[in-house]
Amino acid sequence: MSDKSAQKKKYIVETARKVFMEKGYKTVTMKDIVEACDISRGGLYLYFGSTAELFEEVLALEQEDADDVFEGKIAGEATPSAILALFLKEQKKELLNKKPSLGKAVYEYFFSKEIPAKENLLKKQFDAAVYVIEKLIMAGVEEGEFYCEDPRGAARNIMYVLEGLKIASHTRGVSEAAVDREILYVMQGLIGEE
Amino acid sequence: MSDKSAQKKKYIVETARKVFMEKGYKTVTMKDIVEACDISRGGLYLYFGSTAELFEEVLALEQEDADDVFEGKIAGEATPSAILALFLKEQKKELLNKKPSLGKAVYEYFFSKEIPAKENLLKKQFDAAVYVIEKLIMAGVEEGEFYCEDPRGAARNIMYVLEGLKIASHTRGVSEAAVDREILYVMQGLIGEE
Amino acid sequence: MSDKSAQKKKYIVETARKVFMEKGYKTVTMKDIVEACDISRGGLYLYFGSTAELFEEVLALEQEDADDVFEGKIAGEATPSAILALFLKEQKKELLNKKPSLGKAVYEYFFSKEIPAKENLLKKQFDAAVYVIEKLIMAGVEEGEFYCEDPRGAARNIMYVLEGLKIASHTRGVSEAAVDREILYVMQGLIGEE
Amino acid sequence: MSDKSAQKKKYIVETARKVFMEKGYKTVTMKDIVEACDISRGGLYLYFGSTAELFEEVLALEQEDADDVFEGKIAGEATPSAILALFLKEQKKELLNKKPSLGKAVYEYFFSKEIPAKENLLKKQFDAAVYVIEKLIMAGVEEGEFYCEDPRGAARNIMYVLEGLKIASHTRGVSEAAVDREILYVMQGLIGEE
DNA sequence: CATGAATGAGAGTTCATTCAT
DNA sequence: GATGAATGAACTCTCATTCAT
Repeated sequence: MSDKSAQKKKYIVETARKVFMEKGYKTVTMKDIVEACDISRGGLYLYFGSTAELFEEVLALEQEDADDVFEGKIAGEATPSAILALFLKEQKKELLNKKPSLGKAVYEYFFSKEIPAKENLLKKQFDAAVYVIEKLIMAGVEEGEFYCEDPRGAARNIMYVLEGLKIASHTRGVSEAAVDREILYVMQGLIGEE
Repeated sequence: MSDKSAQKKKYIVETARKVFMEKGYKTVTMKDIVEACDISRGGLYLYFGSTAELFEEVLALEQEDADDVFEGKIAGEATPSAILALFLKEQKKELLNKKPSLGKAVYEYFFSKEIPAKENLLKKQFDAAVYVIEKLIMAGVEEGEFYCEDPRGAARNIMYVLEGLKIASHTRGVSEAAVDREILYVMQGLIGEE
Repeated sequence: MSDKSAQKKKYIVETARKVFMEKGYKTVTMKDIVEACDISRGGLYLYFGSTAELFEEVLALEQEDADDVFEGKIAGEATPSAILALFLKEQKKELLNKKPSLGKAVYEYFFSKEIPAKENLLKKQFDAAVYVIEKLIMAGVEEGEFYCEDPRGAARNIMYVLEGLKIASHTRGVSEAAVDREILYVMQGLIGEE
Repeated sequence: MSDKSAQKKKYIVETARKVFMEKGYKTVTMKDIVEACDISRGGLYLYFGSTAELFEEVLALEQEDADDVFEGKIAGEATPSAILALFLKEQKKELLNKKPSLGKAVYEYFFSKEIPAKENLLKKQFDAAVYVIEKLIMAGVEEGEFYCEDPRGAARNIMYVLEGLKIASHTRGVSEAAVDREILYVMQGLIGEE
């Protein structure tokens, strides 16, 4: 019944995901997971040997879901600037914790790791996003929406600012106005230089 | 003996600071502090009730020292662009872990706190830096070194990028080239738009 | 299917035997057996309720095999002293762990048992060996190879020395020279008193 | 108060000693010790990190006590044969479990160790006893009590027989008669060959 | 008969925190 | 004030054993 087994594993990962979203990474214990899943201690260890292992699985699942997020947007026939604006709006939502997210847990996890795995999810996601944004900007330039001499640099700048905002939101809180202000500044850099 | 007491307290905070720089925040135990300070368990509790309390004191001490860092630079007769470049160079050093810093511990601390203190050090430092950079940019514009329509926006952009880079460095590592690239991009935004 | 059942039981016992030879008795878990046999947990419990039960079966199998070992030697036409020497040589081999054996596991098992079974394998084997050696010595005396006034006492002495050596080998290690020395001493007691 | 500390440590070792005498080595848990000593879990770990560590301390204490056992006998003006007889009588007492002993635990401990420490207590004690017995035999020969061409060999033979008997007693039980028989055999070897 | 997921008791270990001296 | 031994709660992890399929 490898099927049932896989199902249970998935159930644990999904339940754990919620726990991580609530409590972050560091403070979560195997007991927390066990209780959330309503299974036995030993039962959990059957599938995962530690919270780290479990969290990595949560992360992997996250990545799968994340991959097609962008696709959906690009698929439509919206203009590059509209797509970028949409992307930024969504980032804003997460930033302001309007939708629960693993954000905090992810940072805690990568902070706790002495040797970050080579194939670092955070890096991958960052680079992927930079790539997409760069393409978006280039497309925007072509269509006359944007003006930009260094699309890659601009894309990176956007992503670093977003990362900074994310951290700010987790460590001190940011107002919606503050986020808007940064997004606006960044967008003006692309549009406004006539 | 409030005097002796204060001295001991200071000694503990300074020793703890080193421990936090080495080990971060989360993994540091009271035992670690006790051993590093070579005092008794009970003795430590006389002054600090938890690592959190202790870390907050470390932070407070940090803040005092930090306040005058900028002053020194501004005092000189260097041009605004030179001062800014200097500031960025120093940030770069810390980013690349060329000098030991509390950076990681600070983030860990603010991540672990459920309710970040209102009077948040991180925010204060950030805002202070933004303010100084803004002034610097304005001075630079006046002197014709910079071109910038929104000095505050630019200052904030710089700081968010730096924060993003800092996080990147702690969670996945950043190359010197990557840091240089971002700094260059940011500086070009101020200089290059002829 | 009592036949198939018996076959499987035998398979388990034989596989377990190897495990016990490798790991001793105390540290072997049901999981170890299950994995070595590549059967299911429940499957194992169908046949054996514990490692103790299983080990007892291994021991029983051992005994069957052991019984005819001596026979083979006696059957030949070698002189008593040659047979005895051969026996001692083989014991030496086992002592020095030149051939894998259950030795350690057997001791561990009998140490762990609160109430050693009355029909104790160790005792049986010991007594049987004493008996054969006694006969050997008597035959040797008759043929003028040995001189011995108390063949049974000598036989027992030999066996206790061997047991002592075995223990020494498991608990602290013995050199080949040390074993040779003891064997020589014992043989000289039989031969050398001119 | 390193004094009080040392006292408590001694108390724990002595209490643990009793536990080991009762239960052997392998089955003893830290909890057993904690309960026997009526101290807290953490309190025990303050002194010993594992049952192994604790047992080693018990062993060390044992050794100290053991060292002077022989001295007492030798000091008197008894004849060598009388001293040897006394020694054997005491061994017999322990063998027959007439006095509680660590014997079983010691064997279990050395069986459980993968790599017996170089400075092996068992070996030391064995060698020390061999040495004393050898001297005893030599003295006996000089005084005309014993006849022996290889005192060291004889001493070793005696010790291996004793070890064999000890094991027999722990793994299958030995009768008093059986022990007497072996002792007699060994003594006759020293006396009877005229 | 056979499977293997699930259970839960229990061993080991660490740490913040207290308190008699 | 200062000490450091002592406490006990909390966590991790492993295993023998059971039971629905």
